[in-house]
Formats: sequence, C-alpha cells, structure tokens
Amino acid sequence: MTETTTGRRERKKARTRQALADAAVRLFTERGFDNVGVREVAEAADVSLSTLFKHFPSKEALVFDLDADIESALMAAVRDRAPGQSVLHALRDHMVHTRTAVRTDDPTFVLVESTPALRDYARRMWSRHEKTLADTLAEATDLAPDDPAVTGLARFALEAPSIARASDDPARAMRDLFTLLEHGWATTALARQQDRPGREG
Amino acid sequence: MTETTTGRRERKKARTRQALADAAVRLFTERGFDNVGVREVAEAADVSLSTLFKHFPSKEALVFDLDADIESALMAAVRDRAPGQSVLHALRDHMVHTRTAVRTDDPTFVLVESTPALRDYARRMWSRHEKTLADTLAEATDLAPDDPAVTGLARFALEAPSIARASDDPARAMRDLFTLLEHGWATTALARQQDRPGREG
DNA sequence: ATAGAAAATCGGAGCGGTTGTACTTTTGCA
DNA sequence: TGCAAAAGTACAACCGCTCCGATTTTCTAT
Repeated sequence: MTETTTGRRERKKARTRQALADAAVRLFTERGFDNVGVREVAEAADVSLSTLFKHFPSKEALVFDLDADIESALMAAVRDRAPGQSVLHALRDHMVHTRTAVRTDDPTFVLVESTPALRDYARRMWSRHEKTLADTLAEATDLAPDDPAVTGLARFALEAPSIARASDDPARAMRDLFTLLEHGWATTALARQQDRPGREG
Repeated sequence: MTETTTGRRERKKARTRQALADAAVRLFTERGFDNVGVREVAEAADVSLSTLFKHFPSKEALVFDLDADIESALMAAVRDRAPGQSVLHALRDHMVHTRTAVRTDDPTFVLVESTPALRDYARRMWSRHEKTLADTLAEATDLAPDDPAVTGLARFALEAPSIARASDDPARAMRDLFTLLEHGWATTALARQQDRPGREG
C-alpha cells in the first residue's frame, strides 16, 4: 500500500512520527485529551514543538495515524466489487465489516470514543472522503457526480457508522440503516446489480 | 416567540448584542472571516472582549444570531403537522420551505456560504438539533428514540440541506433527496400517514 | 428616595494550539 | 569530499478563548 522507498532517512522520519503518535496516545489515555498540551507531547517524544507540527497538522491528528489507506480501501471496495454486485451493496459490506467492530481492547479506539473533540474530528475526517466516494460511485454507475442520489448516498453512507455506534448493537444498527438506504435508492442505478463497468459499449 | 419581558436592562443587553453581531458581519464581509480578530470586533462594537464572549460562545457564533427559534420551529412543524400527514412528509415540507431559499441578497448568507469555517459551524449547529428531532419523531410515531430508523432519519434530514446547496438547483435536489428517503423509510411508521398521535389507546 | 442585590461590563493577565522565521544538524548523492 | 535537500531546532508571536477582581448600571424592596 504505502510506498516503501528504501532509505535511512525515511525510516528515521517514520520513527519520530511513531514516537509522537505513541507518546500522544499514551499521555491522552492516561490523563485525558484536554489535560495534556502539545508541548508536553513533543517533550515526551523528545522532539521540538516545531517538529511535532511538521508531522501532524493538529493536536487531534496525533491520534489518527492512518487516513490515506482508509480512503483507498474504501474506493477499492466499490471499484473492485464482486461481479454483478451493486455499488450500494458493496459499499454496505465494506462499511459494515470495517466500521462496526467494537474494539474495546484497542486503546486508541477507546480514547477516541470517550473524547468528544476526537469523535468530531473522526467524523470530519470521514466526511473528507465524501467527494472522492461520490466520484467513484458516479463513475461506477454512469450517473452525474453531482446527482443528489450520488452525493446523498456518499454522505449518508459515511455518516452511518457514527449513528450506528450510538446504538447498543452497532452492527445490527448499521445493517438496518443500509437496508433503509437500499430501499430508498432501489430505483436508482446505484442499487441495480450490474456487471463490471463496461469498458466497451 | 422570544420572551419580551419589559425592562431597560434587557433592551440595553439586546442592543449591545446587536451591535456586536452587526459589527462582526460587516467586518467579516469587508475583509474576510480569517482576517478579522475578535478583539477587533469588540472594538468596533465599542465593548470589551469579555463582554463579547458573555454574549457569544465563539467567534463563529457572532454570525448566527438566531438558533433557538429555529429548533422550536422545526419541532413544531413535526408536532403540529396537518392531520393525516406523515411525520416524514411534514419534515420534508418544512425543510424544503425554510432551507432552500437562495438569498444572494442576504449578506450573512453569502458570508456563511463563502467561508468554510462558517459552513462547517452551521452544519454542526443543525446537528445539535438531531437528538431533539429524534425524540420528537419517536414521540410522534411510538418508535423507540434510539431506533436507527429514527436517529438515521433525523441525521439525514438535517444533513440534506448541506448536500442540496451544493447543487445548481438546491430546491429540486432537496426534493429529490427526500423522495429517496421516503422510499427507503416507506415501510416504517415514520412514513405512514396517520391521525394525530392518539392520546387514547 | 435609598440601600443593597443582581446583572452587565470592564481591563488585563494568561493558557494552549498554531504559525512563521531563521538557524543547525543529518542524510543522500554526485 | 562537498553540496543540496530534508529534518529538526529554538523562539517569538498570534489568536481564540477563559478567568478573575473590580466597577458601573439597573432592578427591587423598603
């Protein structure tokens, strides 16, 4: 996935980045997100404050060390779906599988869920993929990228996890939500089963 | 709507509040949201910085001087809907009527639409009504307030305007979106036409 | 009228996230 | 070996926002 261009430089860079992320999650978990300053995180990772912000654009970003791969996986799920499967169905499966696991063991996950500022940030991060997803959906169905059916589905699908997680049974809630969306979008090309996007007329 | 309790005190308070809001919109429009500091706004309204933050919780809030009435109007639209009309239908009508007007003459509207920080803030403001709306919907249909069908509809209905506005024909996009939602939620109590919530079994 | 409570305002210090600038060190490569 | 790019450093400053003690203005009850 990620470019593994050789080089000691890149390795060291990755190391300090990791040191920052680790220190951040540890300190935030120990004493709470709001009770730890960025200067303190930099200190704990033994780098300067300037360096911290060269690696992460904001305090919140220290906790989300992934991002890029997530988006590409999402798009791939739609593009490389099983033959004959609708884009909506593929989207549903991917979202259910990747975003309903309740990993109470993952400290980062717990930290995010228990910190409103981080929950909001996570939601906004997902929303950033909205346009890319809409484009992918449009491309896969020959609909216009600004068709409300397309942009609406992109938005709602990305919002679904944040709704489902508020439920006692997130996986079930997620499926229910997508069932509703499927019924609504049933008459659109998004829900129609179809062969892989024809590369010939 | 708003309590008009007599008194010179309340009048003066409202006056300074208005002075702040006016100065803010004027300065922001003239020179851009990011190029005007809160201290400057306070200065222009001839009040102290402390006073500014006693009236508004944040810089962004200076631009949104309404809020409370909006929420009650939204809930009222659902609760006091025409007899026999479904909650979803009532919700749709209200959202379409109040949120699709493109007021290119309203400076506040233009300001908000052209400033990402303010667009985000506006979206979050609407999201804050999500729980209240979900409760109202649940009450009107005898569904559980945490039913995904309820919370999902509340979220999506409130998000719809922000999607529709990205289109060239917002009003049309808004109606299209609600049509999709109506199809999806058709099998739920939210879309079923019904008499006013029976106060008797 | 007047005292005293309550509310609004003030001034200013200060915190925490973020940015900018100029400088040093490390690393890759010719 | 030498030079350019990249990574890291140090430090000051900005900005949104909060806190606090003091002061003024308005309301209310006697």
